[in-house]
Amino acid sequence: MGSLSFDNFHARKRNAMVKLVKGKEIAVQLQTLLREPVQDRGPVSAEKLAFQIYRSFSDSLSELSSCTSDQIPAADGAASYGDSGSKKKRVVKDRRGCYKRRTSDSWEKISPSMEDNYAWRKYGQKTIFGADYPRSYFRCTHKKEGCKALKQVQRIKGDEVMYQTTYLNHHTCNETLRAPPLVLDSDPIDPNLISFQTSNPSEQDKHGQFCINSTKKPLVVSSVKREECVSEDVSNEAKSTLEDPWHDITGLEYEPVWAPYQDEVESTTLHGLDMEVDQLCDIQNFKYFDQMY
DNA sequence: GTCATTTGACCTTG
DNA sequence: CAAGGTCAAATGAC
Repeated sequence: MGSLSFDNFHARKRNAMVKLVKGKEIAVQLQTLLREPVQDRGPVSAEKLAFQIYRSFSDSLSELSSCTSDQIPAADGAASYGDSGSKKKRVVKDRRGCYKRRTSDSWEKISPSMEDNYAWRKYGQKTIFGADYPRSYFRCTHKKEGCKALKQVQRIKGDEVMYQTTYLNHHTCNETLRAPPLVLDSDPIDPNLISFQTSNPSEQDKHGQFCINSTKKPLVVSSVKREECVSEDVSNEAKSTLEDPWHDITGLEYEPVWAPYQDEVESTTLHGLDMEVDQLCDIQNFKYFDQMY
């Protein structure tokens, strides 16, 4: 099994930090841009800057993700199987029990429902040490077609029924829309919003959030009031899908129109982002696993 | 008969 | 060796 060298790890960490700092600088540009009147924006668009921020974060996250993925055994597993001669005789073809721990291509969500509009087949359940409830293991129903998507669902201890779902691998089947490619510490109420948290939770509800339009464009940036994410001609049915946190990133037909509220951009908006980037510099606490597109 | 779920064994990782 | 991820036979539902 390959392990990451100390130097290599720190090189990647340094690269990630450089990219995060770059993203921070672009965010400042975006902040400046959004403060200017619309007609004075010049050749640089807010969307372009937002996309650069997105790319910067994406690249840095990839760097960090690769720090752990190097420790993952090769997909064919042949090498790791053949090395331990002291154990029982094994047939390389037999992959029973072979597993990968959390890969670079995984992400989590917490929601009151296990449903996510994909067809899953349960293949195991396990009692987890220290947990009140067993963990269930699911794979995509279309595994035969080569879809490698997996998920683990565990009920969280507490008064309310909440489930922590860990997804591994993206769907390659055509079952429905793809699972969300990007989930930072997402808003459990509306995961389309990536919160660059402000210190004021109530403020966070209204400002300083990136809106991911998952259906077509990868990213639309604006300061958005949540309630304004619904355009006027949206049906009640479509509105109800927005109220379901995961519906529109997993199987939504309706494509929401995100209404920008430039006038509402305040210093807290990107100040919150500043804080988050600073926090990200503490990579040890960086809770993120997904390999983004 | 087909497909999904359950469950204990098997296996890897740390 | 403990914990956790996966497999596959047994079982159930339709």
